Amino acid sequence: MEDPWTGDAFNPACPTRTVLDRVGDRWTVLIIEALAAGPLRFGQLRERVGAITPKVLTASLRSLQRDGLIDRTAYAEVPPRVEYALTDLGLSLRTPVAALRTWAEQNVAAIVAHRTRDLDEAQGIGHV
Amino acid sequence: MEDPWTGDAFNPACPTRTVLDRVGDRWTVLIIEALAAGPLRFGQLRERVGAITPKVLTASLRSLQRDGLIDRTAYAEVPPRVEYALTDLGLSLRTPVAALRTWAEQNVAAIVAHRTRDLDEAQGIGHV
DNA sequence: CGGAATCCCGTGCGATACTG
DNA sequence: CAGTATCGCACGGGATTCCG
Repeated sequence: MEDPWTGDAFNPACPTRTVLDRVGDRWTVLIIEALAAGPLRFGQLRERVGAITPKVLTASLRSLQRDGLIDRTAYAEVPPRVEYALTDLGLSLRTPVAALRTWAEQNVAAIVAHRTRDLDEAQGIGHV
Repeated sequence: MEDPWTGDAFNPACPTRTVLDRVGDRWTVLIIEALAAGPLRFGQLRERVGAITPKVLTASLRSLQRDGLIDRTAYAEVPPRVEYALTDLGLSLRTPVAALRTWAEQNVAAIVAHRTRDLDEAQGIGHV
């Protein structure tokens, strides 16, 4: 139990896949990256992530919390204030997730170009 | 055009998000990792990835091909032989994706434990 | 062997509106 | 401010069957 058991992503029965699915969630990367710089409030998070509805943001945060990646702290004030912060586990996710985002940002042009080219070919452009 | 333009994942209008979605696909990580060691045939890929139906594997491969991450080579033989290999772009994805898989495999235990604990609390276990 | 075709279902996600 | 409540739907993905 205490010896850090390691999963196998290629084993269909291994829950490692569910962990990959979690990272694969549409908002996980953005939320982790947003919180990487420090705790944020709900509204701040909403602005930073951009184009996410409150419902979905709430659901994503609950899910991340459930997996132990973030902590939620509610302050009994008026008006209400709630802060979200990465846990140690969440902090450990910053590195791989940042690498992923960097890769995405650097290669988005190439990928979009490829998609467009394929579309053009499908439409017959280039060999008329 | 030729200066490597960099995206911004936090900009909702930036296609970088679609790139993140691609990596977030349930099978992308496994397929990239499987091909990281070298080209594989359809059937081999199926075995290696595990528990993926032909239809979904085909769809995933087409999608990856469309984004320029893998190449498909069909040999006109009997029986048919088709090989899939990473492109240069796909090769560049190995590093971040490997980091992600490693993280998932190393932290799956902690995450599952967290999920279970929350479930238990929801059922009242631990404070009866 | 490497798919394609068809049927089908859960659910992630979005839009809108309301509340403690 | 920080959510909840409802509605709705596209669609990713699975099971099954058949084809060149």
